[in-house]
Amino acid sequence: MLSTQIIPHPSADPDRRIAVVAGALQTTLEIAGAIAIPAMKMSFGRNEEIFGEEEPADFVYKVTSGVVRTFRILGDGRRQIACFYFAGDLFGLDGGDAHSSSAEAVTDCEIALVRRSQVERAASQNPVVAHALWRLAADGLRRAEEHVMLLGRRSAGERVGAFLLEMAAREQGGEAIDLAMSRTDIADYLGLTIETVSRALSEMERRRMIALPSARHVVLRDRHAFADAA
Amino acid sequence: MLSTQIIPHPSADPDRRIAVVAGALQTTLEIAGAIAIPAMKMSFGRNEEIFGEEEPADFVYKVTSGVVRTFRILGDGRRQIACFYFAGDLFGLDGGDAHSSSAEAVTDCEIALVRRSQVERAASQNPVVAHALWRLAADGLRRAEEHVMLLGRRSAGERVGAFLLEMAAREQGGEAIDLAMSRTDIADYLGLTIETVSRALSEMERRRMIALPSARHVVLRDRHAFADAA
DNA sequence: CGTCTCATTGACCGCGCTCAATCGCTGTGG
DNA sequence: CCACAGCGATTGAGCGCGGTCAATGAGACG
Repeated sequence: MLSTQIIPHPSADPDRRIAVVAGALQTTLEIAGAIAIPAMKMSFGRNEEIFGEEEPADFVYKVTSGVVRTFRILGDGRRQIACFYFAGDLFGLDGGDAHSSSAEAVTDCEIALVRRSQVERAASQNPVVAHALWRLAADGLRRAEEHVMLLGRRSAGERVGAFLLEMAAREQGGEAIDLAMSRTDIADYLGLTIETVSRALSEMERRRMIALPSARHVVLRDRHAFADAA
Repeated sequence: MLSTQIIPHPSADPDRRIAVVAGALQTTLEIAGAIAIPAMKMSFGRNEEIFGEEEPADFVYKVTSGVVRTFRILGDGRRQIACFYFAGDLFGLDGGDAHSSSAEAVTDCEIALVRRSQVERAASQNPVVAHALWRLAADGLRRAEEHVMLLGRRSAGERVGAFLLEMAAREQGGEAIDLAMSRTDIADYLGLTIETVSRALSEMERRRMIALPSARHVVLRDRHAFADAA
């Protein structure tokens, strides 16, 4: 599959490119269970860039393991995280020919990727794939609108509470949440500062709503109290 | 086309249903120029509900004339507007089997609607339609992420400025903007209060960035100043 | 002319940001 | 084994932006 060499992944330095080609066909990328497309596999270290804003959107990505964030930087350095992606999630489907946000690895992670043209070909040949792609984009839209609700009309405490519930739902560990991301990431996702996030968490701990055995480990002690805030 | 009677539009009272059936096939709904599907046409008065949150999403809608808002209400009455739709825009594609937001007419408007199942059938038969639907959802996603940026990381003045630029782009009237929506709508879209929106506009007028011949009519006098804020 | 609705303006207050110090964990070298 | 950075998280003090409450203004309509 020489074409993977002709359009290497943007983040691919020469060494990595060899790894990509060697790794090609090592895995497959499933579109919502509809079809499995032969895919390349790449590894990214913590905070490494997967793609940048305005880069051509030639690939579709799927998280195999680890966590990814997509975000945009405003002129003066303010950062807004649009979404976190966990194992099994597809990303890079944000439409258009160029990415509208950047993507980075929150933790070390494994990413499966296929060229967008291949996905589009599969979709044009198989209506089930096409429908799955539509559904995926629509789900993304729904999540983004949920995010809009969060940012537009909720207090700091409510935002952090909603975030914890979202994380608890994502990594179904029951009441125990292992946060993959730093306070800075959480703040930039919730449109707050790290200090406000930290204060909200401390306040919740004081009220026995959560336990904080360590900074990255949260235990929900009173789910009921969060539901009230929603 | 009796099926339109079997699954009437949710907002259809008996009188309206007759009008709908009478109006069936009066128009067509184009999906991104790809295909024209026979469509029903309905009229909605100012502030009339088009569909409600949690109602089954049986239809796909396209604005023929007028302006539509989609929004969600939080428990305590706070409202967040997700999006405004203008003539030519499709809405109600928010995925899932049930709508995730409500939709209302901002102004009197004409809406073309087709049953979702028809759109899905068209998509399964014609890859171009399927691709257009994907693209539409992806565009919606991009706009929602833009909205997230706005709400997460921008000051009141920046939000109002971005809103004016967005409206100017939507209704290409050059520097003159005819606002279809009230201050309350603007505030609920930007995650602000009407007082703050009003103050921001007055401040811009004082700085000669805009002229405000009337509350609903804005003229951009210094586009450059807005670009700086972005 | 009076009423109703929507927008503007003012006074005040509180939430969340800013700036800054401290804490706590982790890894590294003496 | 302890000392010491180095980094992220927490906590505190003070302030400013935007929210709240309230009064006034400006159009639209009967």
